[in-house]
Amino acid sequence: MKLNTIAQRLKLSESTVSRALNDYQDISADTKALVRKAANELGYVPNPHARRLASGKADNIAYVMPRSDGQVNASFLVELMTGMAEALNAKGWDLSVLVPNSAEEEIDIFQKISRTRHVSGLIISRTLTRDVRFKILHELKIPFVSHGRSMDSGAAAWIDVDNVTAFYDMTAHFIALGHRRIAHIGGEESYNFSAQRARGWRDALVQAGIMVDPDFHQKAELSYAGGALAMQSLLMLAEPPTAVCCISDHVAIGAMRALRDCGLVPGREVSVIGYDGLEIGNWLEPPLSTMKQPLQSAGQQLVEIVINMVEHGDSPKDHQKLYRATLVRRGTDNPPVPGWPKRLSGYRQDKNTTFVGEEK
Amino acid sequence: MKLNTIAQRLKLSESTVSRALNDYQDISADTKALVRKAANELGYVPNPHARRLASGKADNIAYVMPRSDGQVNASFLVELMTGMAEALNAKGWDLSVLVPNSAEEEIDIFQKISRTRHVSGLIISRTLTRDVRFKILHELKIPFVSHGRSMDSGAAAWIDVDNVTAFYDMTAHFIALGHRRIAHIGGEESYNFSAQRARGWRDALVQAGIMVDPDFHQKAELSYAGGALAMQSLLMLAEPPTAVCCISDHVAIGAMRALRDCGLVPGREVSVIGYDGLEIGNWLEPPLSTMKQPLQSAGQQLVEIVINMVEHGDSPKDHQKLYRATLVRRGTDNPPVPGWPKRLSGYRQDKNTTFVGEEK
DNA sequence: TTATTTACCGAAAGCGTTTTCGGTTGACAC
DNA sequence: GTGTCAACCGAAAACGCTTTCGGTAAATAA
Repeated sequence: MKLNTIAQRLKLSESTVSRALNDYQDISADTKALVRKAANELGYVPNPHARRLASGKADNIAYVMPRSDGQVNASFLVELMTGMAEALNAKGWDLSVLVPNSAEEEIDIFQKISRTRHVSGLIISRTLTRDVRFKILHELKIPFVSHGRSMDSGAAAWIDVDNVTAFYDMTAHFIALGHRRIAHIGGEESYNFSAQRARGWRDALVQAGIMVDPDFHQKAELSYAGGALAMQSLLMLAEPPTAVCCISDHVAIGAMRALRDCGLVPGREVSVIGYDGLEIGNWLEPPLSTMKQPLQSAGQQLVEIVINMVEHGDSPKDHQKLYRATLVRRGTDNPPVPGWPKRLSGYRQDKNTTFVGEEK
Repeated sequence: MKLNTIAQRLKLSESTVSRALNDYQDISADTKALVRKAANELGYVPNPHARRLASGKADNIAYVMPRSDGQVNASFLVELMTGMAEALNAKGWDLSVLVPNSAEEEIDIFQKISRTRHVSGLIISRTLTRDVRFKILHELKIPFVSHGRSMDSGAAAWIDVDNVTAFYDMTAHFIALGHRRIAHIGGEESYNFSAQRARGWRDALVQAGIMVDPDFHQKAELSYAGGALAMQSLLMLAEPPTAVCCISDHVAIGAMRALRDCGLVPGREVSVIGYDGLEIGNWLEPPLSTMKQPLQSAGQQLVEIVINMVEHGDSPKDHQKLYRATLVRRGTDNPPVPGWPKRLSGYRQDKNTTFVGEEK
């Protein structure tokens, strides 16, 4: 059970046993085999705390999980964490999750980590456009990788999706279909991905010589309700858009509902494209077109990057990877139809729906 | 930085400082105040590994996360984990997540834990109807709580929802609405919740003196596609049902799609109720009726239970809590309509949909 | 005064590993 | 015979904390 037991049984010293198990060079092959066999038979498992205390290595990484405020894409999160846990497991490392209550608490946690080094590496996500965490983690010399860039990510390690290009492509696709009145339902631009997606949309319009109507840039909460509200606003305009680029599938689904409540059909009078490639989109009526990210194993990649930095001292800036999202046409992206936009006769609220905080 | 530093600075011994920080009774209030002040100023944080090694306590709990095989309700999982992390954080404990690749590997992990005790407590979920984990964890004397019961849960600690009653109520509701031909789309009954939900449905029918048609009991994969396939089968029957109790909202959403593809309207010819209370149900056309669990903070509760068992040696069987799900009527549960069931003119596949593995 | 308690603190022995530093052996060359 | 060099292994010192066991000094009791 302890290293001791196995040493006595074999009439070897603890240090020899330890080095045999850790595959040191100065232990003969015979001895190693002997020790390993005994260890297996006795079902020996080293005590992680003792090991970590002695070696100074923590052999675990922590993931700073974004608060579940409804703004997150839960299924993606779960897949991400599964990937991380698996990849770590293969190395015998642990995954622990942190859910800070505030930005300050998050910094506190970082400082604790830098003091005690009880965490070898960190994975952060939900990056802000300006994000002090990059500077702080760099100063504290904590190896970390970010899921998502920032204006401050500099030479840090990250993987990300090219949000600008994704929304540029999405918007260009609408333009190619013949649309000219193309709106964007975005989010809080302190989040970097929000800002980038808005930029992609804007760039594509400018590139095509289309005026960017400020009313066409809605900012919404990243939820069903947020999307619905934003779409309502768009429909109240004197000249509503014929196509809408939504920052997420959730928002797009809310937008679809708002369209239906006005007696319109998503993908007919108003085309809609979402982002995330959620499976649920396939099961809507009509199925929601979307942009899909190719990150089939982001979690695994993140883990591998941070492990490499911890173990081999890899330079963070050698681990920056940008992926491209691709359009998945399902049913809500079509050419504009004649006779629209026409002035709506006011907002028709079919089933006196309440959009916010239902059943909370 | 180390306990040493602080001791020297105050001209105290390490042991005094340690006991002062841990609020021992044999340290004067003055000394405690002094030590705490110094610790704060120096930004002292004890090294968790050393502490754990010395005290023999791990001060962390592990959550055995179900594999993300699409069968899980991701948003619920995320909420659960957030709750756990928060509650643990308040106690200064860590949360680590395990994602075993197989049942065997899971047992292996348990045995490792029981050897090294590097985890103080465990939270398991996804319980099977017959689940050896209860026996094993009991034998290994690892404190644990289960999210969900089992036939083997015996005197273990658990919190769960009364699945039988939930589906009894759901079915009784359909009966009260006037339905007589009530089907059930369930899942793999090796999972306890599957078996229980099927039982609730069956019990209600028997209670009402309604024959249980074996064809009305469909077993499906717990996914959109699974629900769609099962509903197709039901619609092919000589006399299709007028109401369907679905084991989950995902399955119900797939079922709704299958109805639409046959030119039927969910909640008109065939009523549908799901289970989980997913937010997305509100945004469907028509909004999906469902059963909602009141577990607003299951994660927190699970953590508190296991902490109590670890710290105060609480008896597991004093921590068994059953919750009741409530019906949320939205739009898909209505009285049966006349003229249905009629024999369908064959399955009409409107948009040559492929249900399985789309875009995989 | 002496004995007995009480309040407070220090010394030191762990906790179970890792890792450095030497030391012993045997082989081989000279 | 002496010296050199590998190849192996053991002794012992960390790692940073907790906790037991006494021990001192002051306070109380007799």
